[in-house]
This record gives sequence, C-alpha cells and structure tokens, in this order.
Amino acid sequence: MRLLAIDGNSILNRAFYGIKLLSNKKGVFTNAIFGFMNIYLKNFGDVQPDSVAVAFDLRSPTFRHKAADYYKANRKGMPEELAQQLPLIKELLGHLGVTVLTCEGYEADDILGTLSRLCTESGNQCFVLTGDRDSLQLIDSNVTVLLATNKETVHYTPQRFKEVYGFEPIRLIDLKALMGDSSDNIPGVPGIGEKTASALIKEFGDIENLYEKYAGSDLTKGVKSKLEKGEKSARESKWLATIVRDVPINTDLSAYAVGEPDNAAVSRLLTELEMFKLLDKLNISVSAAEELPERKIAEFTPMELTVSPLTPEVIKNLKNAAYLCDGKQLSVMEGTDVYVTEDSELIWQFMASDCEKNTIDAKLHHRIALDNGVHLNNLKSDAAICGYLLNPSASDYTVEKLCAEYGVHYRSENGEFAGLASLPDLTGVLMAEIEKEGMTELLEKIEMPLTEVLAAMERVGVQISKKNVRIFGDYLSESIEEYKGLVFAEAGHEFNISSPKQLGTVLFEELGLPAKKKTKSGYSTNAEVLEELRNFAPIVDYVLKYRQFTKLHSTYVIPLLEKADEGSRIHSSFRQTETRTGRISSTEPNLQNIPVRTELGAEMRKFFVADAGRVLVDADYSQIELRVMAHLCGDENMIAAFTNGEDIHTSTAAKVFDMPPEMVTPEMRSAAKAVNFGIIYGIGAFSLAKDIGVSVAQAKKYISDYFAKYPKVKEFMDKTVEDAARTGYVRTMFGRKRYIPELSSSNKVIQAAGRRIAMNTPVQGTAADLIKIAMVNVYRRLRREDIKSDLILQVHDELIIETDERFAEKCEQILREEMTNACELKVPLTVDVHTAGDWYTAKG
DNA sequence: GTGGTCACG
DNA sequence: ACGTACGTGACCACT
Repeated sequence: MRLLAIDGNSILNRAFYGIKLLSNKKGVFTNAIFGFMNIYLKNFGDVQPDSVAVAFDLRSPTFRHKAADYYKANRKGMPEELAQQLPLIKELLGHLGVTVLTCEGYEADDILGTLSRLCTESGNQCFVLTGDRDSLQLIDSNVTVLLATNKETVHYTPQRFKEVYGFEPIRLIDLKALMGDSSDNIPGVPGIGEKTASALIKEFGDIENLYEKYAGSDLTKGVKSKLEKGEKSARESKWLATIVRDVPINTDLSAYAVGEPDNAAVSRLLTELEMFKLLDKLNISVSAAEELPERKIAEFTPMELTVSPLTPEVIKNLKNAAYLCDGKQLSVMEGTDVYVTEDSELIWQFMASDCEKNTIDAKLHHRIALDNGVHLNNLKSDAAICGYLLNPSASDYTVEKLCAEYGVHYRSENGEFAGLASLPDLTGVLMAEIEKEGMTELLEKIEMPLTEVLAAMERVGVQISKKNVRIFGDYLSESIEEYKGLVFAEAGHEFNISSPKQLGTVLFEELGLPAKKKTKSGYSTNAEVLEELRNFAPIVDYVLKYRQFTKLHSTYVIPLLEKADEGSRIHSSFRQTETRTGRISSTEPNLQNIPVRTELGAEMRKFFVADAGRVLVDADYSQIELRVMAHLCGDENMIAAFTNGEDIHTSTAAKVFDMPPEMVTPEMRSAAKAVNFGIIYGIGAFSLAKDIGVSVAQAKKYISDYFAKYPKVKEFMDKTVEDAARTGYVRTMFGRKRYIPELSSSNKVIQAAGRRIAMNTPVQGTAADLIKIAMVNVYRRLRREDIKSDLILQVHDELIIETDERFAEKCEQILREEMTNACELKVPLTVDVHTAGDWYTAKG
C-alpha cells in the first residue's frame, strides 16, 4: 500500500505566500487553496497512492506540549487572509474523499511522524509531502519525503538525504539540537552554526555520543567551551526538534483509503470560490452541483424540449425567444419549443423579425446581420454583458459559469441544447439582478446598443498603406542590423540583446556599469534604468535604439501587414466585457496602442489612411477625466477653471504655486500636470516625486497644497474610499459597478492599491460611459441622416470616422455635437476635431 | 505559463 | 521594513 501523508499547514502556507492574493468577487480569499490543490494534484499524480491523509495543526495546549507552546508563543499568528482559507480547504478535501487528520495538542508533523512509523512497521510505503525540512528526519527505507519548494518538489530518499547532508536522516534532530532554529524557537548551542554543527554530527553521530567524547577529542578550545556551556540547551533542543511519533490516531492504515468524491459538493464549493480551472482539472463539471440537487429539487423541474426545424411560419409567431447562433447554425427557444436551422435565409429572417430576443454574444450576431444586409431587431439582452455589468472582474462570461454563479440550474440534461435551454432562466435572473442594482438603463441605453456599434466598427476596419508600412519596416530592419552590430562591437561578442538576462550580464557584469538591482530574476534593464546610464557607455544608447526599432518592427509593422485583408483593411476586435473600469479593449491587433509619443513611433500613424476619395475625421475629448473629476466632486475652483476655458495645468500651477497664471513657467506647468495625473490615479507622494524628479517631501507639499486649493477633490476621494470600504464596491456616474476586494486585505500595500482603485475607477469609468454614449449617438445619427460614413476607431477618449470627403464637415459637426452633449455635466465637455487623409495628420 | 519590457489613454 | 499611480495588450525569453 502507498500512503501519501501531507502536512496541510506547511503546504497551505507555502501556497499562500507563493501565490499572489486571489479572491472571489465577494472577497473570500482563495490563493492558498488554489496553490495547495495544484501541489496536491501534482504529487498525487506522481505518487499514485491508494491512501491519503492530510494533517493539520490543532493548537490547544496539553501538558505534554506546554514547553513547545511556550517556545512557539512568539510566532506570528497567521494572517486573516490565510486563516479564512483553512476551513475551506478542509471542507474541500473532505468532499474529495480525502481524510483530514487533526489531533488535539499535536501538530501536523507529529501526525505525519506517526503515520510514517505505522507504514514502516507494517512494511508499507509512505510519502510525506511537506514544505518543512524538519520532516526529513522521518526518512527511512519505507518513508520518502517530498519536499515542496517554491519551484519544484524534491524527493528525498535515504540515499538522496545522505548525498546532500552527509549523515543519516534521523541525525537531523541532533543537528538542530546544536545549531538551533529561530523559526521554531529552538535555542540550540549558542555560537554553533550550521557548518560546525554539521561537522560535529558527521564526526560523532548523535549528541549523546558527542557529549560523551568531545572533551577528549581534537576540537578547538572555543568549540569545546561552547558545547560545555550549551549542554543543557542542546539536550532540551533535541527534545524540541524531535517529531512525535505516537499520536493517538487511527492506526488502521486502511482507514485512509481515498473515498468516492462528492462531486456535487465539490462543484458547489469551487463554484462559490470561482475556481473553475480547478474544477476542470478535477474533471468535474460546473453543473455537477445540480446533478444531485438538494433544495433545488423543488424549484427545478426537468424540461422536455420539443425540437423542430425553424420555418418562416414559426418566425412570424415568435414573441419572446432565447437564441444562440454561431454563424452557421441558429437555435431558437420559446417556452419548451426549440427550433433549429442551418438555412442562412432563415437565420437572417429570424434576426430581422419583431420577436424579442435574448442571447449571449450579441456583437457576433450583429456582425452576421450586417454582413448580410439585415438588421438584428429587438434585441433585449446579452447574458455575457449582463454578467459583466454585475461583476466586471470575472475572467469570462459563459452560460455555464453564469448559471453556476447566479444559482440557475444549468440544464445539462438537455445535451446539445443545455446552453440554450438554460438561457431563458439565466437571462431572467441576470435582468432581475441588473434591475435591483439600478443598472437597467446602463444596459439598455448604453451597452446593448453599443454591441451593434462595435460590430460595425470591426466589420468596416481601418485601412493601412501596406506599401508604406513595408518601406518603414525595411528601414527598421536595416537599423536593427546596424545597431545590433554596434552593440556587439561594444560588448566584444554576440548575444541576444532582447534577453533582459543576457543584456544584464553584459552591461552590469562584463562592462561593469553601475547596476540598480531591481527585478526578481536579476538586473533591471528597462528604459528608465538605461536612460540614467546613457553617459557611462555608448552601448547603452545603442541598446535603447535597438529596443525602439525592434519594438516597432515586431509589435506593429509585422502584425499589421499580417492582419490586413485583401483591401488592406485591419479588423481589430473590440471587447466589451474585458476591462474592470468599463473601457473597451482592442485586440488582434490592438489598435488602441499605436505609437504617438515619440517622433519615430508616430510615423506609424501616417500609414493609417482613408480609402480613395475619403478622409479621416478625428475627435478627441480634452481632459475628459479631470472634467469628470470636477463634476463628481463639485469643486468650485476646478469647475471655474474649466468653465472659463482655462488651460487646466497652468491654472493648477497658478493655484498651487500661488501666483498669476501668466507667471507660470513651463516647468511649473509640467509639475502641475503630473499632479493632475496623480489625482486621477489616486495620488502617492513617492511616485509623484519619481515622476517629476523632486524629493518626496517636496511632492508631499505639492499634494497638500493641491488639496488646499481644491478641497472638494480631497473630500470626494476620502468619501469614495470610505464608501467603498464599507460596501465593497464603487460606481460610476451611470451606475457601473466594480467590487474592490483589495480593500479588505490586511496587507497594507494591497489595501493602498485598493484605495487608489476606488479613487480612479469612478473617474476612468465615467469617462468610459460618456464616450460609449457618444459612440451610440454618433452611430445612430450617421445611419439616420444616411451619410456615407463609418465610425472605425475608439481610443478611450478619441473617435475616428472615415467618410466621403463631401461629408467631412458634417461628420466633424456630428462628432463634436454628440461627444460634447453625451451628458450635461457641471463643466463643459470640449472636443478637438481634425480632418485629414491619415491618422497622423488628423490627430492635429 | 510567467516575467520583463513597452506601446497607448 | 516594504513597495510605490489607474486601465489595457503584445512580444520576447525562459521555465
């Protein structure tokens, strides 16, 4: 028989500190559970045991352990984030059919000691999984210790142990008796460290033999005297270091055989914890919780579906339906009737029908409709978008996961129609939640209409000049080769300049440049660091140039050429359920990070062009986030500055430095600009100081002066954080919600990050809401007024229309009006608009 | 898959 | 004593 005996506390600890803090949306922390299960599953697979026991500490002092408890008294208690995961992992293991062992007055390693002894005595194999080296003392011919480190698990057999330590495993307790262990509060012999202790053990074996013979040996006087003074402590330490091996637990090893897992319970728990990946790994479906329903049985009645082909007659009679469509196949459900078709004519007919529709992935369906010249009519809901509004921090939004999360029975009994059959119930629950949360208008007036706008933008795409991109790419390739040569010449040999590791070695070891050690895995070589080293050696400049050229080549030139269609148009994907603030994101390729800040990079924008006879009309909001801040906090000074059309950074500088605006120097304006950015991000003196190159004290003064001049900004931020800490979330002006579990962390750094998130999200999110409103209105107007123009891009505060030249002015007007009037705030929203044949020029 | 780096608002 | 501004996506090296 093979027994896997696990030190639950030790592994859980390792997992907790080795993995960044994770939590579900309710703020229940899960990282230790996640890490524990990964280690567990990995080792379970490796060992293939018949039996498993996981031991946990149970601290309640008995007479026998009084001394140990005394010594351990100054150990730090576990942080709340870890403590709350302890009962959960025990529950999970129980559901998985694994024995959880505790014993009053004993620690986990004592239980492991006992289990391993039982195995040895009965001739069975024992594998002790732990992160604690102390347990290596348990190794014998039947007992292997699997020592989990941050990277891997090392298997310690007696041979392996001897290779590493040079003595028998059991002598580990003698080693500790001499060298002590501060983390376990084992004193050892003062003055004797690892080196000496190890040598002594190799020479004398155990400490009993050592104390019998050391006086007559050839040890130095110093060591002898230390041993003499420390004898009592050494003997006591040995007792403390010895793992107990007779804990009163069930000695019948067959009792630890792995039982049948309770899939329903595991599924319920892991769903609650939002650990879907783990569920997947365990080969348990999210819906397993429903396979053996408990109280759900009353609410849930199995649904007999009647499946038939979709016909024009059916479409005419549909009133309110759920449907799914992947482009080839359409399945529609109303009541218990399901209609399917692969006939594209019927698909379009259904889309154009008056029937109220509920689905998931509306953007795709709009795209299908647009591609075929029909309009997707009367669309009421998209479950993914509802899920996103209810919690924008989830990783994805599938019908199955949403059902699990919102307590809807996932109708897996309906096989291929499980998703469709579940959708009506799911939609009902999601819409009710949205209503309860006051986000119905956000859904119906902004997000749902936006699905069509994004589909249209993706469909039209953005044209590039392939020829000019290629020319630019060739120039970059040449430059890359040139600078590569220069770098290699300076280094004296070839290496991979793109490898931060190799580059670090060359710069900081071979060339001896002053290193600011930073990253976990070595020297930091980022632009900020290299910038400071520019004057030390010419190679630095060459590396920076190399980086700039390769970045442009591999991130922009190559992908753009690859992704352009026959008409040289790029069709990016705009994602609506991706960001936690409500912004949309752009992928494959990302058109929201095309270079602009450097001259060379901005060249790229010259290759984004309008088609023949057309132009690009570009409109961007001026300082939208600061304006939103002014509105949200209602600060009179800030509102006045915007209302009077002042340059906000100059005006801020004038206020903070207490002088008339005309006296403000460019340096002062730039400092004020950094402060304004800081305000939006949730200000910190350290980062502000770094950003503008002043002392932290100076930065602190800027901030306090700022808050003195704009008192309501401070009030707003304090109140926002306070509310968020109380309720667990923040909202934008239009009701968009974001949970902030970071605020309930006991880790100060994480909590501070939570406060900044709380301050930033309402501002960034409201700005996102505003431009979404503008997009919907611009799109509608272009269609209503039947202007041959297309909205083609959104870059957070910027919209671009491609239009026939003759409509350019009309489009300028539409963009200006719809963006300005997206919503009436306490400050005006102003927009800069330009028209040109390419993006570079149209940006103004 | 993760970390480092860097492009954008 | 520690880490250090908000929100993204893509590429490369390396494990």
